Amino acid sequence: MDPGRRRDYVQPMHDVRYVVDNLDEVRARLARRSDEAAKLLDPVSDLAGERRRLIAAAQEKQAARNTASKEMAGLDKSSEAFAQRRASLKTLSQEVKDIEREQTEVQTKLDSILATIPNLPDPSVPDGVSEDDNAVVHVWGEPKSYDFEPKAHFDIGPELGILDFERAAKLSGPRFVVEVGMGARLERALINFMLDLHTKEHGYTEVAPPYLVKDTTLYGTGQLPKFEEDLFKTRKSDPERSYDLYLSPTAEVTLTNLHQDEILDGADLTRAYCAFTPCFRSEAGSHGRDVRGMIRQHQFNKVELVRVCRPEDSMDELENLTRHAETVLERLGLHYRRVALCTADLGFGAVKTYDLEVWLPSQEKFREISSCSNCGDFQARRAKIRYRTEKGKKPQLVHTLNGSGLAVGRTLVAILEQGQRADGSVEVPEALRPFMGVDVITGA
RNA sequence: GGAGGAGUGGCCGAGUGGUCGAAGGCAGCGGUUUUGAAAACCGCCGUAGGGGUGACUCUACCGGGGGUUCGAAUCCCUCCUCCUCCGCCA
Repeated sequence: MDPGRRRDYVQPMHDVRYVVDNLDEVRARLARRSDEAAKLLDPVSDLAGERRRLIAAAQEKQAARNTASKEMAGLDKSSEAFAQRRASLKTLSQEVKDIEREQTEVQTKLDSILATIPNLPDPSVPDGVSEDDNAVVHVWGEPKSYDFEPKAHFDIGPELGILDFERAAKLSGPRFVVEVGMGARLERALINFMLDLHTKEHGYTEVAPPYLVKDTTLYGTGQLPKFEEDLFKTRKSDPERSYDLYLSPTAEVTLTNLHQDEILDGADLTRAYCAFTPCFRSEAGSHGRDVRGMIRQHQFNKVELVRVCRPEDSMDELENLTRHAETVLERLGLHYRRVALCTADLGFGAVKTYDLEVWLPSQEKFREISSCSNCGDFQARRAKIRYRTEKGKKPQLVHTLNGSGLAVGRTLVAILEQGQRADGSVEVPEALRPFMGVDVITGA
């Protein structure tokens, strides 16, 4: 944790007062995720009461101390009265400190509990116990029919000489890929195509953020403290440095935290940012899943979309953002569907999430290529991102949204698989041809 | 890597132990004046957390954390960030 920036080591993800005042409602909403999530609430009410009691007690003592201290300022320092006063105040001062210490302890305990409680699902999120309960919202396009057995990208790519998994393993181990020739160009074409679309047509501001981030930044968006095992942590080159740097797992982290600790002008909302970055994930818990090919890599490129808006706009903004991501797939002519994640599959910080899933003919399955979430005020509370409509009015927490627009590697996979032809070549989607310079990929 | 300097409210900036939540200025808001505008003058103008139905009131916060003290923006420790000079480097 970075002690230079944050006041508290663990930021609560929920508004204590709201949780305590609406305990039953909050519990019911959490129970839609799981019983375990709802159980986390049990100690909250008592701790909140204790906290309140201690605050009142501390303030009373503090007020008394302050009054007495002010009187001392007017006394003759060498006088007998001064010495007596000082002695009696010493006791009072100690009492204040004791209560303050107790208060800090309770506050810390309360905050760390609140930090582990996931966000409350929106009423429109379907109930469910597993990803099988996700609801298909719509399907775009149709699966192409092939007069041959469609191959997987991890066969198509190496046969064309544009993807090289063996040499990647030599260099970096499993879950990496080397793209060669037209493969590398396809990657770059996709990045440019996506960035152009979002900046020129969808109004996003392009950002090129750092790829290494401090732990505090990861707290802001909720990757820490719960998901440390998913991250690559760097070693300190400078032993003097007190904080750790992590490889960013997604540009959501940097884009959302851009306005950490700021009060934005309400007139500037909604803010829309997009960024192309590599993303790094340890995939610690996914042994044996998607081991072949580039579906699940330690390093992959992604164009990320982030929107920062007023609370009343966030549900509309989720539709906007999701449409922006879908537009990429549609321009590329890729068959996909949109699903609304059910309560069981919803991410930790999300109020509501749509996944976009692209069709992979080799697997005859839809695979996730984008995840678009409304995080409500969850991240804003941690990262202290607020806005003000009018001068003098109280600042309010913004709502934050993020989504992939899209995961570049998986898009490349989809193009190879959906565009493959009997002779092993791959048709380049029309929208991409200006960026590629060719209509068909026939080799590296 | 070596040597120094600095961080105060939206911005600038004063303040080295008590009456300082903090002078002064700029920006902003309201008002007086004016045919209108400008100028001038007057007032307002940080965030968070308690208590109260409420008018209101209390507490905390001068980069973060900790310490010294009856009392800290001010003294000490530590971390963060920024700047200057030298060296190295894409």
